Amino acid sequence: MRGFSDILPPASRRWGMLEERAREVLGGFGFSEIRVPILERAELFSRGIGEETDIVEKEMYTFEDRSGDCITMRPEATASMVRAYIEHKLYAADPLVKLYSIGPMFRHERPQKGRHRQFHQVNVEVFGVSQPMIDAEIMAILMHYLSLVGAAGCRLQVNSLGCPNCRLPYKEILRAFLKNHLPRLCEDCRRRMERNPLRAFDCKVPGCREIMSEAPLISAYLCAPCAEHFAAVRSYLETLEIAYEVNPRMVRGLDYYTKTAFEVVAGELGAQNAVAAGGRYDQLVAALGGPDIPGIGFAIGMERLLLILPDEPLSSGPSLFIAALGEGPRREAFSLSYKLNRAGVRTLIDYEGRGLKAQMRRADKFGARYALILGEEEQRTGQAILRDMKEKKQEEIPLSSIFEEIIRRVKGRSP
RNA sequence: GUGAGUGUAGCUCAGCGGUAGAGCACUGGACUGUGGCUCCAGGUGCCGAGGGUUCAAAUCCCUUCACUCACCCCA
Repeated sequence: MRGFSDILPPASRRWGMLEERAREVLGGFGFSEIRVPILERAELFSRGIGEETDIVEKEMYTFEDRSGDCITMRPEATASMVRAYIEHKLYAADPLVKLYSIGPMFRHERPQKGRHRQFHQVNVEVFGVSQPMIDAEIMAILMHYLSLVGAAGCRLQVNSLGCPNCRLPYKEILRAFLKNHLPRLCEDCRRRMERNPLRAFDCKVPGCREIMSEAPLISAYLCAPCAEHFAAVRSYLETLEIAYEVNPRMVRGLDYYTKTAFEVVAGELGAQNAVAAGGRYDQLVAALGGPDIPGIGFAIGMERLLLILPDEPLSSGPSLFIAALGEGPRREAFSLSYKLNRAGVRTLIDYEGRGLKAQMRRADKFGARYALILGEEEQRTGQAILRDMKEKKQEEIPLSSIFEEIIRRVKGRSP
């Protein structure tokens, strides 16, 4: 199906590693994993993300289930996590809750580089803290994770989108500005002017860019609390020595963001250059029927992260290949390899009864560090040959204690 | 939703009206029981699918599907 893909080995191994690292890092910072369903009632997203957004208007997989309920395959995870936070009254013991979740999202878009219909995110949310310290902290955690997994060339951009008190008046000012330049705006920006004038900032049409370079910026219109909050976030970032740039033209796609918004961009990603993005959503919990509790979070796009990771081969060859000749030895190899694998020595055998040369070739092809040769001759003499494929040296080891000898020599030695 | 490009062997691709090819990979042999190098041999294809034009279509035309990139939008 278009936009849906299989994740095959060896790539699946990288996925596993990225998820494992995320769990380690987030666990270390006191986050707990939450697993939420992939299906939710459709209205959760229209209320959370915003009725007028493209995601809700034309990108959601929404259908009626057999009982006639209107169901959506989640296009993002924050709404679900907020729903769970409210539904289970996770704020009851203490409003401060740190959660993360890993899984697939679904949007019916035309696929391109870094964009799929099923894509995967690591989502991180902190509920119950309105202080700017947490804003800086989660950005720091994000940057730490990205550098830990080896993502190079990432730039953190931050902005403040204000709160309803300052954003609404600013939107009108921006709208008025756009109206003044209406004749020179592209068709898309004219539409944006009505719906969401902020979006005009990321228009790619040169004429519009020129106009927007002179457009009023929200930073000049932030209310005192928002301006103060933003200044504090920046100063805390500096305390943690996190490199960032203020991007006053950065806009978020989802309606629920307030105050802090941030994005990690990387070149070489093509048109979709955001690897991770997030921001504060102080009204969302209340808007979805919960108490008045602030929140902040981000999502990392795993497909995009994979795109900017260096693709080291990550060889995962076995430690040992047993080359066996003849019925008796083959049975012996079969049993021995099972026991060795069980004991943590990655062992491979040949199932097809090939000749010795062919088996050695396979041992080499799979990148085995050692080869054990087990044939009729070895059965007679009671000595098997253990060959170090890398050093090209081999020695005889007694069949009577073969398991222990191999464990002793091979275990822990990587190919 | 819009636009452009590409679909031929497991992979990368050539062929662009006249019997489907190369390199790599794979399997075997040269080397009766010791891998990488070399040489030789072997198998492989609904030429993305459906329809049309033609004596003849992988090749030309139409439709459709998939992939890629860009717009829109977003992680």
